[in-house]
Amino acid sequence: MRMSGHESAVAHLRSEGYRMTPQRLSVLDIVAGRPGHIGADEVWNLAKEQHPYVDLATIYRTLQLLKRLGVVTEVVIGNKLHFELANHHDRHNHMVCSECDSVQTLSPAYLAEFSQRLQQEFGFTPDLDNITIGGLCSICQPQS
Amino acid sequence: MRMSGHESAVAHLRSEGYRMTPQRLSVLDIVAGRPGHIGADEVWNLAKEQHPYVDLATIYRTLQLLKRLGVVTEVVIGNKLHFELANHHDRHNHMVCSECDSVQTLSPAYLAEFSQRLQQEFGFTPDLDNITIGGLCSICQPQS
DNA sequence: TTGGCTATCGCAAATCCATGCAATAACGGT
DNA sequence: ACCGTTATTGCATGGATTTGCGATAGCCAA
Repeated sequence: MRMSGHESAVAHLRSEGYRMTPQRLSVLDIVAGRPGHIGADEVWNLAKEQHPYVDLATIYRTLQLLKRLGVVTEVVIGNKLHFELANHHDRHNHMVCSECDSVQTLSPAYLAEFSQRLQQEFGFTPDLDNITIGGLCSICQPQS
Repeated sequence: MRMSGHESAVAHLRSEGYRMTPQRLSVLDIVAGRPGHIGADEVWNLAKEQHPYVDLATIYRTLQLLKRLGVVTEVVIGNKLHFELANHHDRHNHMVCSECDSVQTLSPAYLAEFSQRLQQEFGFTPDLDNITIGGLCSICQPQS
């Protein structure tokens, strides 16, 4: 049996009083089995292979739950939400090009100082793990 | 006649080859006439007072156009989009609490260094004006 | 001022995500 | 192993935003 490291997430859920359902396990497996990020609709399609009757609403609810618990991370690409397993050994943020929707990852170190200042000066705790930076990638820069 | 400073935006539109329509003027007036940010649906309601037949789709398209041109700034609050006139003399970003939807403004100075590094190291130009920071405000911090 | 090119609009439909509710199923206790 | 409580699901519906398309109306040239 291959386990990619999300068993701890299952334990996490249970310890918080949440129930473990086949639907949730399925979503967890799918997101964990994907190296990068995956769209909600894709999760749904894959989940239906295991449980033909799962509803898209359940997928969305599960994804939001996993996000609240810090198990997955949300990435806004274009007008869609994507998700990926939160790997605490390899945290990273994303830079998404608003022109071509390409995605680059970014070390959270770049945001560390910024984050601390918000915390100190405003008592505001930014949700760093789920921050996506929009803008233009090097290729899509407007020509002079 | 009171002019709040968006006449230049009209010129900007025209110079880019866009046409000036009463709908666009209306949206511009409404956003410019509001001190803070305003929701798309609110813009629609106000616009209908002037042009009863404007369609909500037109409002959205206009708002997106104005955003692309840098005339207005987008703020994501809860699950809705809000907009405000881009005041180049008083730029600011927003911190939105994901718990209570409260909004605080933030000097872009906090993002300046961060922005420069992205530019230099990745050639990525973040759209600073439209970055909204999500997180928890001082009041909504989880108790120990 | 008029005419024509085409950007823009209104309308309808589609997309993505969230939510209310009754039926179902997890899981701790017996 | 069975039961009851109640979290979770499926289904239907709703809200927010986007998009396709034929009709309309800016705007520039004549």
